Amino acid sequence: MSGHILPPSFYDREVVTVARELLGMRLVHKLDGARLSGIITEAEAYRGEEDLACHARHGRTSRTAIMYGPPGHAYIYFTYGMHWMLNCVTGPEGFPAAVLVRAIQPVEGLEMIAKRRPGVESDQWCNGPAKLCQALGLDKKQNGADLCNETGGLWIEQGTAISDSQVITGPRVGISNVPEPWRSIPWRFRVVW
DNA sequence: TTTACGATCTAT
DNA sequence: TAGATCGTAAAT
Repeated sequence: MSGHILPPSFYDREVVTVARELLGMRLVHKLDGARLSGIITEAEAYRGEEDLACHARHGRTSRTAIMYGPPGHAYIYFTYGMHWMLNCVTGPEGFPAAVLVRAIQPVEGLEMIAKRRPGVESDQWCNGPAKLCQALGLDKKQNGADLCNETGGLWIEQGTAISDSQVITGPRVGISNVPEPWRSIPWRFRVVW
């Protein structure tokens, strides 16, 4: 049983638009035959080589090549010596842009998620980009996975629509060493319940 | 090859 | 408020 998987055309748009519309969608990771999933509640847009907060600011490298590829793929990278982050590559192909998925609200596979986040309260399981990767079991193995079908074990399904009145926008997080206007541009989208 | 530094989280 | 801990990319 699965919902409607978002098609490539969903991702083949402006990265800021995709970041906003990803709110309310359902992120699914198939692990050991089980569905681990959650509703996306927070996302940020990273857009092009000019965006000095974007990893592609230094041009195309082996690490960032995925962001230059076709939309609808996962860009998962490692940072701070211990954390994985999940991004969704957006279009058009050849232009480096991606949406960082910063938080989800767990829906399926809660027992498995609980085991992955020992000693942590349920409302803290996935309320951070590295936390949700740990909770869902995402790491280098899913880097480059096609999000538009189930073969990669990772995809995003149609969810519930989130109205503008439920969305807060603001500057992106964790980029305090980045110069303006990138540091303050409101490319962060968050759902308030 | 070496160094510096992260799109973070957790414990102190 | 600092420590964990290592891949990446710039500097040497």
